Amino acid sequence: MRIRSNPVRPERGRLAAESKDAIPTLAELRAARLPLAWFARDTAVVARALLGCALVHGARAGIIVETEAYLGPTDLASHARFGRTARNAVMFGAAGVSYVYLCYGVHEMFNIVARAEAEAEAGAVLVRAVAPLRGLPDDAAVGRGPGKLTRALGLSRGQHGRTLDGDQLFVAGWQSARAAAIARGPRIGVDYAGAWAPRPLRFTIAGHPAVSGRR
DNA sequence: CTAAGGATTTCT
DNA sequence: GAAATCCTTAGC
Repeated sequence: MRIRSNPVRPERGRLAAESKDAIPTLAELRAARLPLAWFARDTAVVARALLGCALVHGARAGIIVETEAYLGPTDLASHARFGRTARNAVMFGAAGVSYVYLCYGVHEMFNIVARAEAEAEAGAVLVRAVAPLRGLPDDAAVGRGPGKLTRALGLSRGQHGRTLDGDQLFVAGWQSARAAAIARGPRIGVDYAGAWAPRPLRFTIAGHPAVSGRR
């Protein structure tokens, strides 16, 4: 299997391997692991800050290039819009916990609970696309879209409700995306959400080949 | 363009 | 219970 090199230009290097455009080792990724407190901020801020970070599961990893913020009960596009239920309960809990659910009976969707304590009742960030970084085929298409990225990284509801501070499942602050490279716009697939549909809560690394839909 | 697919939520 | 709905994807 061929592995692609890191396709995202860093704003500032954090790892020695980065300057050589090399594939990071698992030890390097673990050393850059984000603490749970990192996710305890405004949900949209976290969604934006996740761009350029690495989502790591086992020996596989991808660079996050597309995210969406879903807020609390007032957000008519959010699963939290019906209040706390069995499925969305983790959205109302501690930040830095995974929220995984099945969509359209087919696709596993991977979210990370992220919310400032003072902000709102609930919140989570949907990871919608990753670029291959480690242990994945050298093909942007494998991580393009929320259902495809979970399949590529081996994520499913079996990983629901986990704190992202373990050795197997975590986010590495591998690098941050250049501010100028970040685009934002309306979230995908939420046309039913009335006034909340056009809110610019989707964040992408502009033009990146792994971004789904319009880049 | 549409069908698949299964869980979730709301409705009768 | 029944029915509609859904943060999508692959395949005509």
